[in-house]
Amino acid sequence: MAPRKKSETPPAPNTPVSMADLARELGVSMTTISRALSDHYSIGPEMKSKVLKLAKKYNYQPNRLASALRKGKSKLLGIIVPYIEGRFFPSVVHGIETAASKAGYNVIICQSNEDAAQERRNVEALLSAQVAGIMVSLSRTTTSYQHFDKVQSRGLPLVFFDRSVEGENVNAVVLNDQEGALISTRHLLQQGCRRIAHLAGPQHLNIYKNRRQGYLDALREAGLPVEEELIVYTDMTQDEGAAAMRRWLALPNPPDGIFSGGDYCALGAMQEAARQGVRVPDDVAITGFSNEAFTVITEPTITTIDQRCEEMGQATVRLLLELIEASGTTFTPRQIVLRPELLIRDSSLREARKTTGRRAAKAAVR
Amino acid sequence: MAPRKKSETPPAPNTPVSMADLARELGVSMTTISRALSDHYSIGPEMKSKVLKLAKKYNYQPNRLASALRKGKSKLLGIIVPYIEGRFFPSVVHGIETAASKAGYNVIICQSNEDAAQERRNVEALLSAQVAGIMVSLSRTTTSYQHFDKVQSRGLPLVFFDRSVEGENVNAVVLNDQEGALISTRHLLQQGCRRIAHLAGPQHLNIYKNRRQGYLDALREAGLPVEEELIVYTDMTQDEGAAAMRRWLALPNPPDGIFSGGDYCALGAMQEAARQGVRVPDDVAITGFSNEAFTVITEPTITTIDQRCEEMGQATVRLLLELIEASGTTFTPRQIVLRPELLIRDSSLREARKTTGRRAAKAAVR
DNA sequence: TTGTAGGCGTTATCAC
DNA sequence: GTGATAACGCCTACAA
Repeated sequence: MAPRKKSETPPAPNTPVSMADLARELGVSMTTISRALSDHYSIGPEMKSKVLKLAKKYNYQPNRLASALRKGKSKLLGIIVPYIEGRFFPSVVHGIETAASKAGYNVIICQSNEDAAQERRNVEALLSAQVAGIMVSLSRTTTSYQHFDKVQSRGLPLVFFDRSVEGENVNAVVLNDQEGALISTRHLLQQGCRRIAHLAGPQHLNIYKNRRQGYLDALREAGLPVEEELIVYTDMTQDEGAAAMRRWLALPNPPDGIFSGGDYCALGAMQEAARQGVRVPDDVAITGFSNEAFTVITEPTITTIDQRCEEMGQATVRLLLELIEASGTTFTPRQIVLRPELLIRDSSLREARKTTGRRAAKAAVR
Repeated sequence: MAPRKKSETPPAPNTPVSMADLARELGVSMTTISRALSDHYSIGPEMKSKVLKLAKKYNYQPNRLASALRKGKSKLLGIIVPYIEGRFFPSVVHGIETAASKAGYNVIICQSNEDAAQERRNVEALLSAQVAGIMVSLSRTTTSYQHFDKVQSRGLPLVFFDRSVEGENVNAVVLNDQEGALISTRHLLQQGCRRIAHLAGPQHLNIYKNRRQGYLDALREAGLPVEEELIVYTDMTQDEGAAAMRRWLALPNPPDGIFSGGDYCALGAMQEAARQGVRVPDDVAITGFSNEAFTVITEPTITTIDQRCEEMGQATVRLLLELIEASGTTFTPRQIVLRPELLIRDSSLREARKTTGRRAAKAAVR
C-alpha cells in the first residue's frame, strides 16, 4: 500500500491522525504538538489543553514505530520460551506480561520449540523488531551461545530465566532447585521417615541434577546413608513413577518416604501404592516438585514445591528494566536466585491434624 | 539517546549496520542495496550476490520498524486474552504463535485480566504499535464494543476467538459447545443411561448456556423428559460438583449418568461418588468438558470434550491473514465453528473392554 | 514560549 | 540496471 498523500483537508475518519494533522488544524507547528503531548516543560498551559482536546477529539494515537525509530528505543520487549504449554511457562509469561505492561512495555512472544536453530531465528526476529530487551529460557538443544553474544555486543539487555547459561557473566533469574529438594526431604525426615527414596530426573538437566543434590544434602545432614537402590532415574513420567514404586515395594525393606523430582512421577508412585493397598502417607509419605495444578485435586493432595512462576516473571522484567535504564553504563551481571516454597499437603503429613478441607480448585471456566 | 551520527568510517562492530552503511562500503546507492535484499527484479545477478555477501559479513539485520513505517504495514499481530493461565488460553496462544511465525509474523500478547477497561487500553497499545491485525478473546466484563469499532473503522483486521461478540458482522472462530454437549450426552445414552443429570454453569455465559442446550437437545432426541431436579446450576468448581452429587445420591431415584459442563465439576462429582461407595461408571457414568490435563490422570480417567485449542489458534491466524491480504477489498465477515471432539475414557465406558492401559502422561519436565 | 529543519532506516517513484 | 530523492511520523538541537 502506498503511503497516504498529504492532504490539506481534515483527515478522513477512518484514517490514523498524525501530529502533522493536528498541527495543521490548529495552525501551529508540529513541535508544539509534540511538546504538548509529551508533557514537555516549555509549553503554554492553554495551548497544551487545546492540543490535548483536539487530540482526544480526533482520537490521536501516537505512532510508536515512528517514535522508536527516531529515538532508537522501542517500548517492546522480547520473550523466547521453549513452548507455551503446561503450567510453568504460561505462568511465567503471565508474570512477565503483567509486569512489563505495568511499566509501559509490550511484549513479543516467541517459541523455540526446544530447537536451537529456531531459537536463533527468534533472536534475529526480535533484533529486527528493534526490541528494547530480550528475556530467554533456553531451548533444551541449545549448546552454542553465539546468537546471544551478538545480542549483548549490540548493547541490547538480555536476561535468562529458569533455563540459563552457567556462569557469572550473565543476567539470570533462576529457582534454587537444590534448596527446594533440601527442604522437601527435610520435611519427610521431620515426618519420621528414615528410609527416603528419590525419583530422579535426567541428570544432564541442571534442574534434576540440583534436585538430586538437595536430596543427598538432606540425607547427609541427617546422618543417613545413601542407598543406591533407593534412587531411581526416570524421565519423570507418571508411568515410570509407578514402575519405580513397584520395585521399591518388592524390596524386603521398602522406603517409608519418597522425594520425587516431579509431580507426575510422584503421582504415578502414589497411585501404584494405592493399587497395592499401601497407605499414603502413613506407610509411605510422598512429595513432588512443581506444584502442578493436579496436586490439589488428588486424594490425598500432594505435597510439592512451588516454583514461584509469577515472581520469576516479575523479577525477570525488573532486572531487564534495570539493564535498559543502565544502558551505556557498565553493569555487573546479576543472578537472582528465587527461594522455592514447600507446600505441605496430605501426601506427606502424618500428624493427626491434616490440612482442613481441600483447597477449592479454581473454576474450570475458560 | 540521540541518534547516532552518520560517519564515514565503517560501522563499529557493536552497532547495527544499515543499508546506507552497505551502500557506502560498496560504492553504490541505497536503492541498489534495497533491491538486492528484497529480491527485486531489476538487479544484476553479480551485484546482487555481492550485496548479499557483504550483508552476511556485516550481519545486516533489516530494521522492521523503518520498513513498517515506510510501508504502513508491520509484521506484527496483536493478541488480547483475558489471561495466560490454565489450559485453554496458553494452548490457543501456542497455536497462534506457531501459525503466525510460520507466516513471518511476530505476535504481541496482551492480557485484559477480565477487565473491560484494561482491554480497551490493550487495544490502544496495539494500535499504537501499528500491528497488522488483532485477535481477541473478550474479557468477561466487556459490555460495550466501541473500542473494537474503532479498530475496524481504521480498516484494521480483527478476529475474535472463543469469546466473541454475537452476530454476523464479525470475524470469529468459536467452538460449537452445543454440539459438544449433544455428542457427550448422546454417548451417555448409548452407554445405557436413562436418567441423565447435568452440572450446568453460569447461564449468562454463552458457553454454558450452549452446553445446557446441547444436553436438552440430546434428551429430546431420545424422547426423555427433562427433570429440573437433575439440572444443578454451579460455578463449575470441584466442590460444587461434589455438593450436587451429594444431593443427587440422596434422591430416591438417583441419576445413572451425569454430563458436566466442566471437568473440575465432573471431578468433584466423581470423587464424591467414590467417597459414598458409588461405582463410576457402573452405577453412574460421568462426562466432563474441556479436556483439562488432569482428566487423564484420575482413576478412572474422565471422558471429556476436547476444545481444539491448537486448531482454534491456527484457524484464527488463517482468517486474520486472509483479512490482511484482502485489505481494502470488501470482505464478508465469516464465523468459523470448530467441531468439538469427544474423548471417551473410563468414567463413562461401561462395556467390558475398557481403554487398554492409561495413556502415558506427558513428562513433568519444565 | 514557539518554530525550523534535519534525520532515524526503509522503500516507492521517478529519471537516467 | 542503477541512482537520486522524497516521503512514512516523530523527536530534538538550534534558532527566533
